[in-house]
This record gives sequence, structure tokens and C-alpha cells, in this order.
Amino acid sequence: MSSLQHIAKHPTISLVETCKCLREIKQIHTQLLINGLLNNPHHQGHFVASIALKHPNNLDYSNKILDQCDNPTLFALNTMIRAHSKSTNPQKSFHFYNNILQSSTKLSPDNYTFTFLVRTCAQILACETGLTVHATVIKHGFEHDPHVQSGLVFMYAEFGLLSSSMRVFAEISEPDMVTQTAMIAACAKSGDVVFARYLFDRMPHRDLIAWNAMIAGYTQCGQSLKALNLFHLMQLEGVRVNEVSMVSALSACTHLGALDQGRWAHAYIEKNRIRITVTLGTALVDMYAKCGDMNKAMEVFWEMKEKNVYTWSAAMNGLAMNGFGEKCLELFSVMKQEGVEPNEVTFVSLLRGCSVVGLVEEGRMHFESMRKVYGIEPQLEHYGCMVDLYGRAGRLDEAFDFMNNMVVKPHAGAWGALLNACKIHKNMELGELASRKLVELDAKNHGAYVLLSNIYADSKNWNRVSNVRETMKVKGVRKVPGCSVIEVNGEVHEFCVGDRSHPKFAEIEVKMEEMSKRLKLSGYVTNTNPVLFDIEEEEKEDALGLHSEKIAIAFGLFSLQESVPIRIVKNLRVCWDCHVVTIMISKIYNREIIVRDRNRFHHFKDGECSCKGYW
DNA sequence: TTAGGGTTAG
Repeated sequence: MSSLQHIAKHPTISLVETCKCLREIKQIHTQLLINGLLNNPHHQGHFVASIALKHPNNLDYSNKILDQCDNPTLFALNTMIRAHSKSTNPQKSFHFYNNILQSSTKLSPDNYTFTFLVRTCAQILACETGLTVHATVIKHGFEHDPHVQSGLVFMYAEFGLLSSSMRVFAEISEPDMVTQTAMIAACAKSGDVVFARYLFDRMPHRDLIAWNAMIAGYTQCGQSLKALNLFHLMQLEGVRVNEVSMVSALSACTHLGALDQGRWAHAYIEKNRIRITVTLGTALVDMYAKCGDMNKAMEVFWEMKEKNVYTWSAAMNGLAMNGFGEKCLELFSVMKQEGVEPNEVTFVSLLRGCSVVGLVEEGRMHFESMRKVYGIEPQLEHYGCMVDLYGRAGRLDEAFDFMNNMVVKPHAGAWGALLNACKIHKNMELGELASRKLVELDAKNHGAYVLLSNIYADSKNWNRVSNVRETMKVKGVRKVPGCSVIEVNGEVHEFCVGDRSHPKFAEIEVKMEEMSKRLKLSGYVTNTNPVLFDIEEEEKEDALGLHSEKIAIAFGLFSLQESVPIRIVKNLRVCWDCHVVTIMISKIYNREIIVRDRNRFHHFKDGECSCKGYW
């Protein structure tokens, strides 16, 4: 009894802390009630709050207790708003906010209330409500509270309203470090990483989270090299990194395909005993998978004690990208056995796995199970995967039928998949239709025009080839410049189309001439027809064979030891010509070449490619 | 007795 009295007088957190489950809490609750120890609203409030904080994923019980209270305290209601803002049902926060407004004891919301409420609005993207809450904040005079301010900056960024975040931020005379960091993250989220860096450079003090926000900002904006450089600068400045920094660093390595740097990061994590959380583990799996070391990816995967749906989806996607379709399907079975619920992303990985090895029936079955078994409505991506699945397997009519029977209107991705299949299986008629649709939906899609012209060229229909070319000029279609990245001794080298800026370009040129000669001796005929054209200025580069992956291969041939595979990451799809050339080079030079393009991995060895033409 | 900023899969 005396211990219960003690607990009722003092924070009941300690009591709730000792409970392993809600059942124990309920028992204690009953005892406290019987002994009249919860008559004091403050004790009651505190008891509820500690339950809500201890069991954020099961708020029903604390909700029930609070709803039975006659006069809940502001403290208790604030805590409930906070707990719900982070829960799966943030909407419920408003219920407790209304309790404050309508309380018989005339409670008035305070700075805590608004800090939590703003978070709820951000969480559920309640844009209009968020604006109302902001107005109420001003009405109550809390707009100068730093916690509320950083919350508003965050909230507007979540809404995609960077200018509103900016406006809030600009009105703060001396923003503190937390608010500055929120602003950096907000800029990065909207793609304005330059302004984020401007703010970062002017921060009087930068802690670990500020560094992490800036590094993540570069990663999110696709500026992976800058992310890695900043990560290294952080270490030079003696800031201790944590698992969040490592996730961003790994993510940068993943995008670059920088396996050596990624391996170094992994070693660094182990050496510094950085805790491998689910997120960090998933980042490691994804890095190894997307850098082409699938064995290591799976090794890390199986070593992870805790995995979530992100981890499983990343591993499955890796297997699909690397061409291990059957293994991808097997992993899906294991995942289900382990009781992990798949989501829509898991199915994208799964369908890709089916596609890459031509498992049409399995793919169709899984696609249908999405809605029937898992209650997941297929999205455009899934439809695109199905078209790809039929198309690659050469079942073009079925692909087309599938598109005609889609619940939603086929999007550019689906037509693109069909067009690609038409190119592979040389179906000019359907290809023409697909590309017309693609151009309608996405008039600036360079790939659509190139694929269409390739289809015409395959059937030697040169008039049409030049028509396509004319249309491109008229519509001002421009290609995203192709860039390839290669890593040599842990250093990342980036080459773009026709890029001569590399310090070793003279050596590269010599190597390319040699490659060209040896290719010709092996029977390679340079493309002299106007087929695989790009646009104007790039045409000249093409004549010299200056596609970025060719430059990178040339550089790799003389920079890397013969036993080391040449690993290249390209931002676009490998072009058909480069694919042919790379197959030949792998034989002529007896080198293993691994190219990751936008879609998948190509392992070139002994004059063959792992994609077996399902390019 | 309740605060605010940084991280993963398509």
C-alpha cells in the first residue's frame, strides 16, 4: 500500500515503466482506482500520460481512461495530442485539442499544445487545418516560441510549401540551431540544396543533427559526391558521426555505385561500433545490392536480427536488378513465412523479379494476389511491371490486351515498357502505336523517339527515321546528358557524354583508339547509318564513340588491375551500340565489366551479357 | 509532469 501511495504522489512513469504489457498496467490502474489514488486530476493525468508514452502504438487504453476523466489537466491532454501526432492515427489529436477548448475548467492551449498539433497537421498533410492552426498560434501569441516555430517550418515543408517555411523562418530574428536545421531540411526537401548549404555555412554552431541534415539534403537532391565530401569534412572537423550519418553516406555510395567507398563505410561502422539499426542495415543491403555485390548484400541481410518490410523489399529488388528472379520469388515466400506483411513496394520488386527471368504466370498470379489476398490496390507502377513482364517474354499481344483492360488509363511508363518490348522483339506496328501514345503523354521523352527511330531503322525504313528526327527538332526534345561513374582506388570518377575534362583524357584517348582498332579487327562495324542517332551536337560525339560508358570503360581498362572487374554506373539506359561494344570488349580484353544502368545490372563476361538480350 | 531539427525499399 505504501508503495502505491508513493507512486501516486510521485511520477507514475516509474511504475508504468516496470510493466511489460498493457495487462499489467490495467491491473495497477484498478488498484489505484480502488484505493482512491487517482482522484487527484494531476495524478490521473500523469498516469495516463505515462501509459501513452510507454505504449505509443496502443493508445486505446489511455484514450479510454482519459475520456472517463471529468477534468483532465492540460498536461494530460497535451500528452495525448503528442502521443497521437506520432501514432498511426494522428487525426485523433484533434479530439483532445477540442477537449481543451471545450473543457469545463476553461483550459487554454499553450505552447506545448501547438508544438504537438502542428506536428499532427504535418503528419497527415492537413494543409488547410495547418493554416488555421498557424493563425490560432498567432492569436494566442505563441508565434515566438522556438518549438512552435521549428514545427511550423517543418509543417510547411511537408506540405511542399517552401515559401511558407521561408516566411516563418524570415520572421525569426535569431533562429536557434534546431530551427535552422529544420530550415535546411525544408530547403533540401524542396530541392533547393544550394540555399540549404548557404544556411548551413552561416550557422554559428553546428551539431551532429545539423551535419546529418545537410548530408541527407545532398543525398536527397541526387548530389551524392557532395554528400560524401561533406561527410568526410565532418570527420575532419572532429564531429562524431552516428548511424544516421552513415545511412546518408551509404545512400550516396549506393547512387554512385561506389562499391569501394561503400565497403569502407561498412568497415567504418564496424570499427566504430556504430549500432546497426534496421534502417542502417537496410541501407547496407541496398548499397551492396545496387553496387553489384549481391552475395555480400544477402550476407548482411541474413545477419540482421531485425528486418522490416523496407529491408525485405530492398533485398528482393536487389535480386531482381541483378537478374536473380527466382531467388527474388523465393525470398518473398520466406518473408511471408516470417509474418512480414508486404506492401506496394514489395510487389514492384517481386514483379520485376518475375520480369527479369520471364516468369509470366507467376507474375500474373502475384499481381492478382495483390488485391485479393493483401488488399493492395495495384498502382501505375505495377501495371507498368506487368506490361514489361508480358512484353519482354515476347507476348506482345497479351501485353497490349492487358493495357486495354487496365482499370486505370495506361501511363507513360506502361507505353514505354511496351515500346521497349517492341524494340526487342522487332514489332514495328505496335511500336509505332506505343511511341505515338508515349509522345502524347510525355512529349519531351527523348527515349521514346530514340526507341521509335531504332524500330524504323531495324526495318531499314530510313524515311521514317528522318521524320522522327525532324519531329524531335521541332519539338525541341533534348536528351538528359548521359553520365557514367567509375570508381578507381576508392576515388569516384564521373564522365559525361563527350567529356574531355578528365586530367588523364590523353591516355583515355589513346586507349579508345586502341579499343576501336581491336574492335574492328574482331569484326565490329561502326554505326555509319543515321540510326542510333542522338541530337545534333551529340551526333559528332557519337562518331567518335564518346558515349560516357565507353570513356569510363577505356579509363577502367588502364586504371584497374586485370583481375578487378570494371564496375560502371550509368544514369540512363545503356544504349544498344554500347551494349554490343561492351560485350565484345569483355572478350577481346578478357575483362569482366559490370554496368548498372537505370534499369538493371549487365554483367559482361567472355563475350556475353547476363541480360541475354532482355536489355 | 509533456516540447522542436537529421536516416531506409519502387
